[in-house]
Amino acid sequence: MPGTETRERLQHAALATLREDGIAGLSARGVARRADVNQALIFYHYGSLFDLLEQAASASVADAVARYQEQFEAAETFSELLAVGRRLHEQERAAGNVAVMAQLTAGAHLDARLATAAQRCLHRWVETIEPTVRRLLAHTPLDGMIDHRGLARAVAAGFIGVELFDGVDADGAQQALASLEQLGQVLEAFNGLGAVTRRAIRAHIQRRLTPQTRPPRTSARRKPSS
Amino acid sequence: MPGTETRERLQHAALATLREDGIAGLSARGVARRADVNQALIFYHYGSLFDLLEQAASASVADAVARYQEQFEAAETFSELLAVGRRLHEQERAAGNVAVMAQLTAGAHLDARLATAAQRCLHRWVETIEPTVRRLLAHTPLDGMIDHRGLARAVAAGFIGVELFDGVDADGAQQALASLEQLGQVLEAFNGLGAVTRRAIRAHIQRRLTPQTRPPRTSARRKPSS
DNA sequence: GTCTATAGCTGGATAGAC
DNA sequence: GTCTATCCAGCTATAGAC
Repeated sequence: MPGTETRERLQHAALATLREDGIAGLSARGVARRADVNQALIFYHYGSLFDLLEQAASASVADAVARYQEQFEAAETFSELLAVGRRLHEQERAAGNVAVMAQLTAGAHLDARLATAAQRCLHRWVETIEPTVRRLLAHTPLDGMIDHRGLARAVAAGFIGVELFDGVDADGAQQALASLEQLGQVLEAFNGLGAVTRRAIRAHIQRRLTPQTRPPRTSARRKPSS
Repeated sequence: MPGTETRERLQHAALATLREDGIAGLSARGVARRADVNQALIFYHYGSLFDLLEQAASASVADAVARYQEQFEAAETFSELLAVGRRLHEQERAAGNVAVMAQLTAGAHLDARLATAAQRCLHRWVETIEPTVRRLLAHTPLDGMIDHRGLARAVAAGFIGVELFDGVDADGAQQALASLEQLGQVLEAFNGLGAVTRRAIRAHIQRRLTPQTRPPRTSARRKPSS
């Protein structure tokens, strides 16, 4: 199938540009130059720059998620989850997928296609993380007290935040990850407590937890496509 | 002092544009139109669009931090810190300061001035949060086990991540915050345990904590100003 | 599928009148 | 300090030859 290599080059270059220059530095000419491909081919193959980006991001996140799925599933403790997170943060920074997602979310305000691309990426990560978080919580005295769906989203949001933080203050980001790792080890340590102590803690916590009632959220704000 | 109102209008419009259209949708013409000010005045008063943005962001974050300082200092538990965080997230979303910071960090890859602006904003937030986190940790069995400086940065990164997440999936962001609140209540609950139990837990955790040794981080990557 | 060429536009930034 | 007018670089997108 001819043209496949061109498409691959373009997708690769689009993500690389997004990564290095950010959404604000993205342009069809720049991407084409980087891919060493004629600029008009972006529009021939994808129709528009943002459509190229959307497809590139989808393919890339699918790939990354597939590579990490196994590691997430293998995580048995919060420390291990955070270790996977750290590996993800450090290795995928080279591939740059988290940065891509961060830039997509940042650009989501501008264009509906970017918004859907960002949404798809986020959702893929969340649904990868979610079963792991649920499983880990189940092994913990916290089981049933913390909404695993929310926590999975918090973890994903955390990855994005740390990624952007890292772009601005790499040492600070490392400190942040290190402290989370400490926190994870603490949570993990509870699993080593005796059954009696655990039950006591559980009962105590449950007595103090106030029920969660949250007002519904008005969402919906987005501009039409350009 | 004449020209002051023009500057204020421009700063306000610059942040509003950043918030609503993102860094990728920012332009001098757009900002000027929004401020109802002649476009050339941006360059007369600030030299460049990014310089305007830098000053606007600095002024704005200083203002926001000042308003929240008190609430952070008043927080006595992790639940309260998270409640402050939620207020911050929801109220400052109206003012839009977190979004501004997120967009600045996203644009930091492109221009050195944006990078320093983002850095300054982040640093202001971190140094506001840090004493609170330290104080809260001190009231907890976790005292001394978790690096408060890292945790403060993790919290700041979390705010940014949730903000971006919110722009893409508002309900998911709410779930994330809710689960963190649950987690905070759990941590808080430990403070209600008897002194003996707490000491036992502390000893147990400390026995299981592995010492933190982290490889140094190679940072440094940034493009020169345009 | 790939190329050149170019239309048509928007952007940052400046010169110079007031 | 503020305005108009303008230069020119860079952009998306298309038309049409190969």
